[in-house]
Amino acid sequence: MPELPEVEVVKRSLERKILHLAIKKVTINDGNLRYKINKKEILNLIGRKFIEIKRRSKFLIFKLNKDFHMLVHLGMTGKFFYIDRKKKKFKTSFYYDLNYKKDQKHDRVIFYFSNDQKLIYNDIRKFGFIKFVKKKKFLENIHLRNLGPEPLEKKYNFLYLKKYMNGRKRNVKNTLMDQRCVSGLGNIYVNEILFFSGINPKRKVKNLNDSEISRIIKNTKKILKNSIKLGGSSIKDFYSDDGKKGEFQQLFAVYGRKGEICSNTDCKKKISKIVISNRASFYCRRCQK
DNA sequence: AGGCATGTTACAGG
DNA sequence: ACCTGTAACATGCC
Repeated sequence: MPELPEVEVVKRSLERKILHLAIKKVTINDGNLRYKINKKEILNLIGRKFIEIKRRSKFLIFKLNKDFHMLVHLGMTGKFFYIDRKKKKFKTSFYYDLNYKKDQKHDRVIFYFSNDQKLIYNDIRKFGFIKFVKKKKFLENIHLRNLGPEPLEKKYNFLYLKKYMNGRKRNVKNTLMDQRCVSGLGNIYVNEILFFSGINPKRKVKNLNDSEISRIIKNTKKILKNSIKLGGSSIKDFYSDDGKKGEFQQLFAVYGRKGEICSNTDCKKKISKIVISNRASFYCRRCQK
């Protein structure tokens, strides 16, 4: 589920719920995530509090009133459940799985706060991770040191991308998925960006013209911003803050739409699905040249 | 039963 | 040293 917009939505809702609350207890049901959770380090959280939450690419950075940060990546299926004990019902901070009861067995780590709230890290496939990183060594951290610019920042612009793409033999799909080029995009959003930019995913980046590069920049920013505004769209079951079920809307133009008619006016072609580097690519043969 | 899935990274080979 | 593609990780769903 989580690409940049989803992680940003998680960040925004978490910072409204758990900042400045004393951490009372942490239990680990299964610490064998992508990296084994260091129990000693996680016990260091007791009595501390999160003072700020930041996002870099798809990583969440929980800043503590201590000399280290908690670094979290959601992998493919990581999610947080926020639970309000006082109301004796679940209250989710961002999204809520319809099958939560069934999903409960994948609760991996539970953070208990002093006011009887708790935060659950749930991860079906265990590709996510929770790590602790010394503040002084943060920027040189292996996960963060090679990340390219944030797509929504000014540094990610036409000149940057033109220079990056110049002379590279790689195709545009893999290039945009590469976190060193631009950080935070994943398979879903790259499919969408290339559709709206009218570019075939297999095109070599060195052959893209100025207009195409410019379209990639513009559409990336537009699509990501819109998705954040809508509360993260690559999620299946969305519940608003009060736990009411939201309307699920399929917001993608091409992703997952193999065989459906292209949404561009006057184009009657069916959306194709091909595999590029082991990942599904959806595109319109007529509109994406 | 087999194929597929939103992410990252270690590794092999050019 | 750089660039590229592939496999692996764990689990559930169709």
